[in-house]
Amino acid sequence: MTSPGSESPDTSNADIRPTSNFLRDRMAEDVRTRKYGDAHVQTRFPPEPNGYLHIGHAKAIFLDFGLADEFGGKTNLRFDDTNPEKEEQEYVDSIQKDVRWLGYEWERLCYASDYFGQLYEWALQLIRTGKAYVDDLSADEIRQYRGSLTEPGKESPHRSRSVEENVNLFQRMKAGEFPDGSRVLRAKIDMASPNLNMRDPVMYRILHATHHRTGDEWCIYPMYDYAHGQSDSIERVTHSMCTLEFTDHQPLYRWYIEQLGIFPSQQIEFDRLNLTYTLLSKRKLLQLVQEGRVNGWDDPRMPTISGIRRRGFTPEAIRAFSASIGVTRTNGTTDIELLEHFQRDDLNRRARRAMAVLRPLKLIIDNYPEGQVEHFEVVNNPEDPAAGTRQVPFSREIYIEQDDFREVPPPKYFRLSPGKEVRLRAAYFVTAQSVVKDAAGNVVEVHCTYDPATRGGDSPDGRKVKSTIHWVSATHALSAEVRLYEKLFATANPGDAPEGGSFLDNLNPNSLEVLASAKLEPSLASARVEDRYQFERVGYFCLDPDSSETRRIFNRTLPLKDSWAKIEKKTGA
RNA sequence: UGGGCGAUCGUCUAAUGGUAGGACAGUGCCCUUUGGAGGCACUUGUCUAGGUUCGAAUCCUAGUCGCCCAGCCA
Repeated sequence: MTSPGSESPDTSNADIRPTSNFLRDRMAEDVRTRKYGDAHVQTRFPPEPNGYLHIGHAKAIFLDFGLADEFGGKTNLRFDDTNPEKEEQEYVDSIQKDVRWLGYEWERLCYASDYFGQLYEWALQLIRTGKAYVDDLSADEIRQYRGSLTEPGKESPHRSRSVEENVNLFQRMKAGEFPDGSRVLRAKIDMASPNLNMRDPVMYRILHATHHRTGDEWCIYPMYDYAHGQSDSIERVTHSMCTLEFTDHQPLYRWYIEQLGIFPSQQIEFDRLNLTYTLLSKRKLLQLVQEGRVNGWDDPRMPTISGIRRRGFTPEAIRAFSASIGVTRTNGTTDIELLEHFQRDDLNRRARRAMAVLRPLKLIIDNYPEGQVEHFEVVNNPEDPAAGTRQVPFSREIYIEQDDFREVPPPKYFRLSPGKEVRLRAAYFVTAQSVVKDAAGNVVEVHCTYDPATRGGDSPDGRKVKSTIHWVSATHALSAEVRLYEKLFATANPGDAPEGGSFLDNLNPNSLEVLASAKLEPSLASARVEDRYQFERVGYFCLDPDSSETRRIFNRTLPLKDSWAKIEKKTGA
């Protein structure tokens, strides 16, 4: 017998290399042509600490860390913390925890805010070479001057200030002499460019805000475009992967690096992950948390890493999924069932089995001796003999699943019904004899007889039963709360708001069902948080961190595939 | 209506001028001490129209459709 709750060793990760993709091809080519000379491949994962990581980030992490590793390179974790108004230490901490949980360790922990000094010096350099200027236009005016998609912009009246005046003004911006929004530093590029990003983009804005790391040291903060490429360059990033919506920013990314004459990091874009029935927008996820639509960032229904971790998903499955979806430049939506498939596949191989009855129905074995207890040896994981066996107590009164008994069985229903014989998993064959009903006519108790010759679940005469059901001995049963999760959203594309509504209207009202009185086999007493189990015939479950000595709570990660449910649905049984 | 990016089974993805393949989903059968898992089989695809070529998903031309961009967000 192995120790309770321990999972079988991970065997799922050996073959997660996808066949081919353009990112790998690109890196291989750069290595082959020695594009960066003797420099090793360097990547970075650059989250903004303004929310929790989600499954979409897992794909980026897999690519940033995985690809670098394939080429013997390194990966930094870099916080893109250039906007103090939205960023918090809580997010910095959760992101590190999540990256590690996914199975990755960074070479260096970096912050864009580490480079504020250097970025400031470079801004001065651009001013001195006539490539940047301080603009006094308001945000509204800047927008108006920018033109539109089809019309060129107009140059700001402040565009031709002298270098001296620009230096002076910029230094005073930094010194805190001006209020928020009164001035910005802009790059002097081309107000007529068809690429809006090149129409004199803002480099610095004035923000008298306390930064989670630099405190009140700065009151001017660099914009993403001005900070990101240079941060890459400072870290000698060779391959800076980002999502498709940044494609239009690439000319600007290169422009800054070229004007400054610094290490030529290169940006490469790939497709963001989209999943059916899932929202992967930090803004909307934050809204769900703030409005209390879910119970925090780690609510097991959330697509956040912390949410699916609590739900019982494993890093191995997430990595296998990430590998399988591939990477391209086409915008698509991956079926959530694919993620679930990889999770079931992983858990099927590794999770210990146990018997648990979610909606108990008392089954009394009339011809079984009162007071007698037997212990049956049950395999812990039929997929992994090394997982060993355990002893499960059996007695005259047991609980079975309400679903496993029908007084009038529909066609193709093979479970217990009056006069029908089934196998109690690893125990005996039993035949239902009679039922006891309450005043409302509900079956509250089923009486049956057992065949002592079928001990262990085999019939010496070779007779077959159509079905095996699970059970828990009533006197030995542990009580537990079980939380059943369904999809958080009822529609495949939750971002599509209905007419006159919002994405919140797509929320699934039945995404959480709490079962207060489930019955568990006694071995589950030793379950620890993040242990994963398959409750036989029911699904995959794990202990929720809210559990205590007196209150046991299990989360359903995923139900097992259920072919009876399909038949039932089709025949309307 | 400017610019950028893209288009292969229902979905995701391979094929890098030479047999359109895989996975998920679906369907049927087999097997089963989990109606789980597993096994077998089946169905469905190169956006359109021209062209180059012995040969085109791949190259060319023209169209069509989709996504992204007008934050002092990232």
